[in-house]
Order: sequence, then structure tokens, then C-alpha cells
Amino acid sequence: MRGENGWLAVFRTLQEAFGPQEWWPAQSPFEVMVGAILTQNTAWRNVEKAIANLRAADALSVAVILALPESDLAELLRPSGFYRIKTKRLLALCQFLEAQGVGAVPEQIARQAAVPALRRDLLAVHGVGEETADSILLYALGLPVMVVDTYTRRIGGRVGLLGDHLSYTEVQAAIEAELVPGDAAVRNALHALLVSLGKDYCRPRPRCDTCPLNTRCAYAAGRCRPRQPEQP
DNA sequence: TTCCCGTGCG
DNA sequence: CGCACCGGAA
Repeated sequence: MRGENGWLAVFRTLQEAFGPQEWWPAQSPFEVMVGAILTQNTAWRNVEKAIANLRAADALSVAVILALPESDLAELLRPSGFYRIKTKRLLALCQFLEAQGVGAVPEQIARQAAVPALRRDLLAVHGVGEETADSILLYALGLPVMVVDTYTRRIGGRVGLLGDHLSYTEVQAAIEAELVPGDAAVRNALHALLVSLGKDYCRPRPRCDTCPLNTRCAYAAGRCRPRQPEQP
């Protein structure tokens, strides 16, 4: 509706443009976690290749991955880039899950009241930072946690909802303040919509001419030009 | 701040 | 070819 201004207005506009989102392309909570590690600073299409390798090797489980020779695991992860580092990180995550005793059904231990402690424990895992931890909480465990990523910052900055140099926590709090507490679905959908916009429109070199937000975006109204000025 | 790294697009 | 990619650690 008209009259909304902040992230909720962005949410509604994007949902009208892209349709309802129910996200994370994965077949299990564990696969979500794997994807969350592999997609760090990496195009999703490359992550898909690595996950396909894992699936083909029947290695989409904690037990199998932990039993795999590290060099073999690295070879499976290779297409996702940063593969030696990601091998270490995925192993660290699997060791954590095994220690938790939740390798098979991790979502069952997740209750909303336990979110802060669970987030803290995830952050203690090598290779799990704030975005990865929150992606796991939201998309693997279904908990109402807003995920902040590079798209969120870029879009928020351009539309005038976020300043520069804000910490992860500050950005997250700014968005959370507009969302219904406890509603995981809206956080899931909003982040998914932001990713969709970020990939296809609000890119480093933006496509403002066809962007669903271009009528309300400060960037589109100002600095965004359909093409570079002609050469002198 | 710099490094980690393959991949597909412009 | 060069650039950017659903970051995090050193």
C-alpha cells in the first residue's frame, strides 16, 4: 500500500514484482548449511556445482564428509572456489554438528528461546561468521533471524535506508525493528527478495531502468544513468 | 587490509 | 580479457 516507507515498503514492492518467495534451494537443513559455507563471497552457480559433486558422491551428510579424506573433499568442493579454505570450514561445521549430536535432524534442537546461545555456538565454529550463522538459523532451522548480506547493504544504501560503515549488528537491528517479532517467514521472504533484486537489478553496475524499486530509490533518481556519458 | 580461488559473464 | 560473486580469517 502507499504510505509505507521503509523495508516493509521494499518488501511489498519486491513481492509484487517477483512473487512470493519461500527459500533456500536445498533438499535438507544440512544441505542449507553446506550451501551457507560454500556461498561465502561466491556466485551461487558455482556452489551448485560443488553441491552436485557432494550429492553424486553421496556425501551430503555429516558422517560421510567426516569420513572422507580431506583431499577428496577438497576436490569435490573445488568448483565453489576458495576450496582449500572451504574444506576446512565444512569439516569444522561437521565436527560441530557431530559434537552436538544433531547431524541427522539439526532442526529439532532449535527453539526460539535458544537462539542467542545457538548463534554464539555457531560463531565459535571456524569459518562461520555472522551472515553464515544467521543463514543457518533462518534457512536451515527456520528461526526468525534476519540475514544481512552484501546485497542487503547495497540495496539499503542505494534506496536510502542504510548509511555506510554500519556494523552487521546495526544493519540487522535496523531491519528487525520493522519486522513482526518471531515471524521467520517474512525474514525468509525478504532476504530472498533482496538477493533476487541484488543479482538481477541492484548490481554493482545497476540496472535502474527496469528495477522494481526505481520509483522510490534515491540512487535511481540521482546518480544512476542508463549509460555512461558519451566520450568527449 | 589482504588473502583465499574457480567460474561465467560483459 | 577483467570483474564480481548470498564472507571470514589471518
